[in-house]
Amino acid sequence: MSLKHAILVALSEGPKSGYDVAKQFDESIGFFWRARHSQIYREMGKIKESGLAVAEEVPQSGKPNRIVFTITDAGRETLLQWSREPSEPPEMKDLFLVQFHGIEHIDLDGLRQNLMRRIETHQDRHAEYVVKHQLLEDTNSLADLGQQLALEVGMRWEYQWVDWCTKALERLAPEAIAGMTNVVPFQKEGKKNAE
Amino acid sequence: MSLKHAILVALSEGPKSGYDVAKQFDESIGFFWRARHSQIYREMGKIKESGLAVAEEVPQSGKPNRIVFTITDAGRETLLQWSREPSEPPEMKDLFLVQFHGIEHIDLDGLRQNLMRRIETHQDRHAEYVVKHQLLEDTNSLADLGQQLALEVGMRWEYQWVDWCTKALERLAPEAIAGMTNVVPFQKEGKKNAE
DNA sequence: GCGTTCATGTAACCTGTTACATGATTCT
DNA sequence: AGAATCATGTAACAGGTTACATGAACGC
Repeated sequence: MSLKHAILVALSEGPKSGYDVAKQFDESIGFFWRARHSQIYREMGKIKESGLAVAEEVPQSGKPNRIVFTITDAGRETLLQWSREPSEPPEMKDLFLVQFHGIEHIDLDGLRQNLMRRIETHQDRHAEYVVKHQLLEDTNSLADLGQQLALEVGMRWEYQWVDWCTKALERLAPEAIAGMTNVVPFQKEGKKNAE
Repeated sequence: MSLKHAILVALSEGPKSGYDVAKQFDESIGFFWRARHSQIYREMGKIKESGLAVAEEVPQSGKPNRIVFTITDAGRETLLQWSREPSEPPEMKDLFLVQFHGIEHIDLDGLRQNLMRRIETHQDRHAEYVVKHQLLEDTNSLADLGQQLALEVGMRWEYQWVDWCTKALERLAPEAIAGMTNVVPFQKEGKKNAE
């Protein structure tokens, strides 16, 4: 439903093959939307069928031919139309936070280890965003401003994670939770009547 | 692959029917993991088959019978095992940010409207988290601390969105982008050789 | 010799959504 | 009278992942 739009954004920058789009999904666009090449080829077929792009085979020697897609006016119109529609913010989906919900029934040390691992991961990702962001500094084009803004969401997100994980580790330190009432809300209530 | 774990967390608190689990997914756990009842019933069937929970039909009059699932020791073990495995942080997936990447090819006013809409949405969501968070204050159990910590991720996330949207609106104001070089990186290059 | 890059795709599978289906009770 | 709640499920579809398949060129 929406991979279509992500691909159209990629094509709006210039004609690209499925392979090119897949590569871009691994780099710039991939920060905010990802897809495997199998899905991209499948979807680009549909885009062609619905006339949002046209395909042209470019012969190559030694390698398989490239099939280059060029966005059509209908495709550009789709993109404009799409940006006028209300876009629902995605909801968080993270099983790690579900573990916190059931914190009494999981391994606390495992949780702490995962917190530490996440601090590293998010620090790394943050650094990546910072690098990309700096490359766009001191420019004066709308295109770069847009990309910068998008990267800033990523930077904020990663920074918040690092900070939260650090504080969660403190609050879940053995000393910190030593005196807590660990109410077990459900235990096998003295054997069911069966047998 | 993972809905299983979310359901097991729900069941670890006590025996529940599919209906109960679905309700909980609309409330507490639903902040971080969602699923429709159709998917939940399907998955709980599998959980039963693999012996992680046992089912017991509880007759009712006037309503369909409840089928109550109770987690087994194997189920609890699965939960513990799971929490010891490394958990990969989910990646951001938001087409709205893809629009920023292709900001030159979309409708700027549409984008601004969406920014304003998001500010409201995220403010509302933030308020929801705050309420739930306050309900857990001044308690001293590990269970409540876990839930509080999870809610804090939500609060941070929503707060950052509000802040970012506000700043993005300023930086994309008509006055702000008036003098920008809007390089169009791709235009139909003077007609292909075909006619 | 071996892995990577280039370049296309298909098939099977798993996950998740939408819609259909039933039927009594309770609230407005 | 009509909607919501309780309570179960199925079927069809859409979206996404994994694995299979091919084959030349290039760097180590």
